[in-house]
Amino acid sequence: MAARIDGRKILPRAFFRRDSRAVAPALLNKILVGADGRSGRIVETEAYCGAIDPAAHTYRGKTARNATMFGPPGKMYVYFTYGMHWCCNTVCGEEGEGIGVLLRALAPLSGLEIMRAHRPKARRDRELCSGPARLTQAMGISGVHDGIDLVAGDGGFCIVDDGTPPPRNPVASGRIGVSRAAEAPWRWYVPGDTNVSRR
DNA sequence: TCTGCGATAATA
DNA sequence: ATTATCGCAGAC
Repeated sequence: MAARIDGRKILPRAFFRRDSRAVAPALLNKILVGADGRSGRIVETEAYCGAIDPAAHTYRGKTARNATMFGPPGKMYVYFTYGMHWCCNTVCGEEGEGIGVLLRALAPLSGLEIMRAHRPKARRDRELCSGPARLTQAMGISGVHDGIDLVAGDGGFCIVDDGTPPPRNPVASGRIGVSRAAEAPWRWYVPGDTNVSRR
């Protein structure tokens, strides 16, 4: 029996144990849930594909920074970038593959007041979680969360399915902010959603 | 609303 | 030197 919270099913490890290019579109419309009531629907994702992907952190093999990506699927890989931002991924595939999905945008669902307290710069609700570093700020994710288990949910975060299917017509496009393999259409988003980071 | 650019530091 | 970004300033 799958674990549930509030009648919503926590995504099982098998959901993540496959190619990141399959997981990324499947994560659209799932819900990232935090421990303190904050939650948001995932509306934009990007797949990173390890040894075959020059844009992936894991392209050149295991290091201290990317070690979590080489661990079991269903864990959260959190990294620091541009000298000031945190971004979070779900680890995918088999242990040792080094593949995962970057969470790029959420549609805020609950705990908006707490999100606002963490993102005073946001003037509108759609500026709360519309970007990979914005959503970590709003949800309270940082380096201390690197390696937590999203399936066990014991690290304060999990991803649940409330029955909303992924969009029938997800948009695939090139990934944002990458210089190598920029043409690979491994970014997916929910068409028309105002929380997507770029139009 | 759109575009260009500076901040800021770990990684390789 | 580069980077899986954000937010400000200035133009329109």
